[in-house]
Amino acid sequence: MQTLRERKKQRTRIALLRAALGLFTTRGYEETTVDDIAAAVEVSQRTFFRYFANKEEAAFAVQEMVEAYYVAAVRRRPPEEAPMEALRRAVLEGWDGLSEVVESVVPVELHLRMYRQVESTPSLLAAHLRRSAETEEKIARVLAEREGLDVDADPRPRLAVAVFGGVMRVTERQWSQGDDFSLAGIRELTVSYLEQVGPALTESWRQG
Amino acid sequence: MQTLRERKKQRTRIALLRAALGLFTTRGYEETTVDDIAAAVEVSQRTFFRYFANKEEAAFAVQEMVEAYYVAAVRRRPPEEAPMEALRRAVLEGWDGLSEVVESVVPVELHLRMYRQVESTPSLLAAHLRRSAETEEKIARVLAEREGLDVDADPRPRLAVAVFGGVMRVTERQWSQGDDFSLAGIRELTVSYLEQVGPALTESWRQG
DNA sequence: TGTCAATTGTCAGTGGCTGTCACTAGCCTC
DNA sequence: GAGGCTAGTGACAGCCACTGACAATTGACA
Repeated sequence: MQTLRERKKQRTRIALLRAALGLFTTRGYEETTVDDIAAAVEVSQRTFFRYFANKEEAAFAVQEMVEAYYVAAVRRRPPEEAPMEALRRAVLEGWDGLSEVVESVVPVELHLRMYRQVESTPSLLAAHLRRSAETEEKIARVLAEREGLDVDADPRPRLAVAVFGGVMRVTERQWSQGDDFSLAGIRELTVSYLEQVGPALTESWRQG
Repeated sequence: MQTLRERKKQRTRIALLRAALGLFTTRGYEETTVDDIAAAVEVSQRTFFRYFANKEEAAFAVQEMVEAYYVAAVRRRPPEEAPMEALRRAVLEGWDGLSEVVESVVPVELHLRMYRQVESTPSLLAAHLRRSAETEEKIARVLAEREGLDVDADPRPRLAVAVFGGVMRVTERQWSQGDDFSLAGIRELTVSYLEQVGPALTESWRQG
């Protein structure tokens, strides 16, 4: 980030991002046109599309950073940890480091509000799920490497990641529909649900 | 299906569906315009949108039937079966009854080809994942009812379904990327992966 | 300071999708 | 079986996401 040009670009990008997330979370995603976002930052619509391939990409730019952080966290986990435990700890690291990662671009609170917007907007939810699937693929590869396996020959890394991802999805969804919108709230829910998966799969649900 | 009007409508709908799936699987989803589909059936574009809310809906109309069949199969499972076992058997019933369900509208082979098209088309994959999430919600409610639980108070039904769904997604994906495109192929893969989840989560992956 | 390259704006066009309105063809009643 | 009713359709206009092309501008750097 040296030259004036580069600084200017960075500023435009962040301004577009902030304007986009701000409008998405207040007015709604579908109700916000790309023209609205561009106008808010006083650039042309064409310029918006030079920074983001599409409207959706702007919505997930921050999430992108968070996911990269999470994948890196998995990669950093000590190799003696069992796969599921590594995923568990990495996710918690993710929640703990979220503020730091996000705050450099937008206020955490805005990002958390965006999270809920995603859950309540069908097209965004669809995009989110596809992106999650991509992230899961990356993580499966990391796990496979840790364990010295070939992802394409052994289904276990992908299976484990998919199962874990399923739990995370339920967590996100329940959090976004509850009334505790804090970072601590979703962290707690993560811990709680991960504890309950095992029993939920093996033990009877009746007469607790 | 009595009056001439109704029969005509049904025929138009199926013609649109067949034309759509045909074009999607040969030319590709993004490469097929709604105008193309309408032209193939010799109706106006506006008419297409009177039968399907959007292009995506045409792509998933058959899948919709299959999923409804699957949900019904879960509902039919005897209540003494453990939740995961009920899901397992219902899915297998689903594969077994697929031909019958699908063939009334389009050839099974076309539907299976569409399945693969979905996996390789980002926008379709996203839509598919969101639709799967909706189906999982329905199934979680069925399971909860079976077990006499409140879905919103007890996370276990949703967790179990999400875990199971995760495995199914890996199955679909691997099947669509392999070279056995038969119905038997995906059925076998389903059985195989479901057998491997348990061990994958609990046992060590190292030194066989 | 002048040249070059990166960045941006403008314009025109495509495709998905919607509202409106007029028209036609099947349906139903008398 | 003639005529009115209405579902289904086509034609048209318009919005929005997105793209390609080209011209104008502005920072970089000799």
